[in-house]
Amino acid sequence: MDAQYFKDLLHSRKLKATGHRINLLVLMDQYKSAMPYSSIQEAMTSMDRVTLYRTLESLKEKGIIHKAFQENNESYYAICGAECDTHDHHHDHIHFKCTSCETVTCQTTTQKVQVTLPGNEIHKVSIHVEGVCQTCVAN
Amino acid sequence: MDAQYFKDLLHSRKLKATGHRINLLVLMDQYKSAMPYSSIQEAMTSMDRVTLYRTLESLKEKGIIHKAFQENNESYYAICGAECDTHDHHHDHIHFKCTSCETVTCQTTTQKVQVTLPGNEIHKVSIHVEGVCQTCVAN
DNA sequence: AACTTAATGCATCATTGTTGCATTATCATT
DNA sequence: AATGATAATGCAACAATGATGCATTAAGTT
Ligand SMILES: [Mn+2]
Ligand SMILES: [Mn+2]
Ligand SMILES: [Zn+2]
Ligand SMILES: [Zn+2]
Repeated sequence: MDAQYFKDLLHSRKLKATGHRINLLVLMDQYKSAMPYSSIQEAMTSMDRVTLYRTLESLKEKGIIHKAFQENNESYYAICGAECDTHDHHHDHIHFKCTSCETVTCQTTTQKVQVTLPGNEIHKVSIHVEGVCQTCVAN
Repeated sequence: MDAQYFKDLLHSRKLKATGHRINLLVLMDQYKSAMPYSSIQEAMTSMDRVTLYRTLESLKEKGIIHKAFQENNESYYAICGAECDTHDHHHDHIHFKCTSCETVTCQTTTQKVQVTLPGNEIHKVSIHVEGVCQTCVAN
């Protein structure tokens, strides 16, 4: 996924393909795991803090990125999969945080987690898992 | 659960039973559902903001209350069940947020939600559900 | 009643979220 | 390629919450 890919993606979502947006998306893509807000900010010092805020908002709005909330209220951002678009975010995946390396990853599971709460209408289920990741377990 | 109950509870956890702490716990107890931080602050204007912050921290530390994080980074606080103590928080319950009345409730489910992530060590699973609560569905 | 120590209040700073407004850059149209 | 419409940006400004240091006060013990 290079700059041109994101440029086209932005256009397809009716967003202008500005340098900032492309830089941000390339950065997030290279980061591999979900990127903590603080790291994004450190890496994007060229753009104003408010612009970064609004950029993240609009990319989220258009289904290009999504936010993974963590305990202690830290926000992580990750690029959405192909199933997300302007109208719908589809995130039935799990967010896993390694307490050793602090990495947050999006985990697509084969098994479907079933939650029922009798009497209540369920619209959205988000699952946060904490533990030690494969890499850290090995060390 | 009256003031005396909380006074004893605080003592049993090696915390001084101050007026602020007892007031806070009685308040949270009467609130029934998990209480949003903003509401707690509004109700506890008699105590300094920093003291409230430190009070919530120490009550959490000692297993008397717990924090329910929500998307958009709002924090809700609820009194722990009998299973929590100074050394362990046991929260394998679900936090359900009604998008209609904004209420967050702790839901103890009979069914055990099973999550497996091959290769990773799982220490903690927290499940956040959004939807419409029983009361709001009826209206 | 006196003492010890935790708890509190106040000052202060940091981070993140959020809005308004003037300026600039992107993109479509000529 | 120049022009114009409009989205995107930068800057100022304010709010909410988290967090620490230090002097004062209150709780619990003797
Ligand atoms: Mn994700
Ligand atoms: Mn709970
Ligand atoms: Zn790890
Ligand atoms: Zn409701």
